[in-house]
Amino acid sequence: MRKAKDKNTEEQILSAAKSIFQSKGMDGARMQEIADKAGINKAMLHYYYRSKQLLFEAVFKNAFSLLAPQLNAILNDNSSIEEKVRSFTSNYITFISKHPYLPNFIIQELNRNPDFILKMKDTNGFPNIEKFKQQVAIEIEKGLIKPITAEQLLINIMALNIFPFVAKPLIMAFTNTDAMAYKKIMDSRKTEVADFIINSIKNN
Amino acid sequence: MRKAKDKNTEEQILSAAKSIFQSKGMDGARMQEIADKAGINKAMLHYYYRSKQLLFEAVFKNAFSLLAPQLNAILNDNSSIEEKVRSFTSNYITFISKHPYLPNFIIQELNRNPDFILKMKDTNGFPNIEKFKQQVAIEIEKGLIKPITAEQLLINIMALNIFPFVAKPLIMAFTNTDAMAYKKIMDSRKTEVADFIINSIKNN
DNA sequence: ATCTTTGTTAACCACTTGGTTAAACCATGT
DNA sequence: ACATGGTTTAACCAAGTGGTTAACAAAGAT
Repeated sequence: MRKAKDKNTEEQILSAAKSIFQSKGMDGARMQEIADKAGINKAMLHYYYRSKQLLFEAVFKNAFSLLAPQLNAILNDNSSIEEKVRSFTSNYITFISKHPYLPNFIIQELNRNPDFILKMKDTNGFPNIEKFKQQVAIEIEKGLIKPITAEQLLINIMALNIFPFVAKPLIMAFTNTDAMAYKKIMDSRKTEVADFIINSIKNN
Repeated sequence: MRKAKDKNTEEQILSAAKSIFQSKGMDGARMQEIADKAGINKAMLHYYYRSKQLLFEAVFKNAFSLLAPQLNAILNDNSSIEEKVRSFTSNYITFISKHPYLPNFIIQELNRNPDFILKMKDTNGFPNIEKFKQQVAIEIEKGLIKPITAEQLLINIMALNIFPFVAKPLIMAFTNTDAMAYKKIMDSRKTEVADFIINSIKNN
């Protein structure tokens, strides 16, 4: 019974910490607030995670490990670039709609402390562009797509998919859309973004 | 002599506050640190700006007023969409390269407090999509560009231009580029992004 | 010259922060 | 029954936090 209890509180802490850290960031989050949300004493946070920094890192790594596989799908999968762009765009937008705080959290905290990503780079499963670079070179040589560097293409794909979540309040204000209209726009993007990209790079 | 002195300290405060707020955000910034950077007593911050919140708002509005004209160039200018895309892309990337913290700061703080933009919306010069909507409709009708909603096009333009600055640490890690290589990539984008967009939407 | 207004400072304040501690709790093995 | 060991708690702590105050300095007005 004890073991179950341990796991339970530890998970409850992590879950509460996720929620608080991801919405308020490292600096805005308060240990007391996390403890309250987890329904436990503040001392327990330190008992299980020793410090705010370590608790934060646990949350960050957890969040990052959710995002990484999404990107690896476009970097390391064996299908054609067109297929990958279509599936990634659809999958990613669907996925993030369920975890709306995720991209912003990672980007914000990475900007706060850019060195932090170096720790991540060692972990296996960290997205790497090398294979994608080869694929882009091959498809260009075959005449399937127009010349573009893999880096630029990756940036464009990421930008078109991720940015609308990150800049949601800004875009909503500029386009005069409410939450529901914005949701519809994002839904359209599941296919429109892929068309936009492929239109641009594909040879006819 | 006094008047000059006043202006001087008030500006020094704002300048120091800009630097601290834009790099650390509202939550991460400390009034003492701002005072130190301005080379004055902490009480002066309150003398001129009353509270951290008001000082922050002064910085935010100042930052936003730098960004807004850039966007109005693409929303309200009279040239064709193609021309606007080309000039905006080049201008924006050049501009932000000189103010690298700006987009991130605005996006981060707007996500922290989405209601904040409502205050901005009233100020004149706030970017509005209406005129751009008409232009897109007209150019589609004339057969100059392929069908796309103005909202989606604006999101795409913003995404491709702004995202690379916001997600810089992330992209650098994925693409294995150092600061100098990244600068070169961004430089290429001044024309490449425009080509990418126009390739996608233009009728041939 | 003196009074008034504005700018500036050091010292201070109440409160919050992350973190610690010592004691209590409780399921378990003996 | 009792010792054991990890779990949980309330109380506590030093170091900040944003913000205030009262006295002082400097310049303009009278």
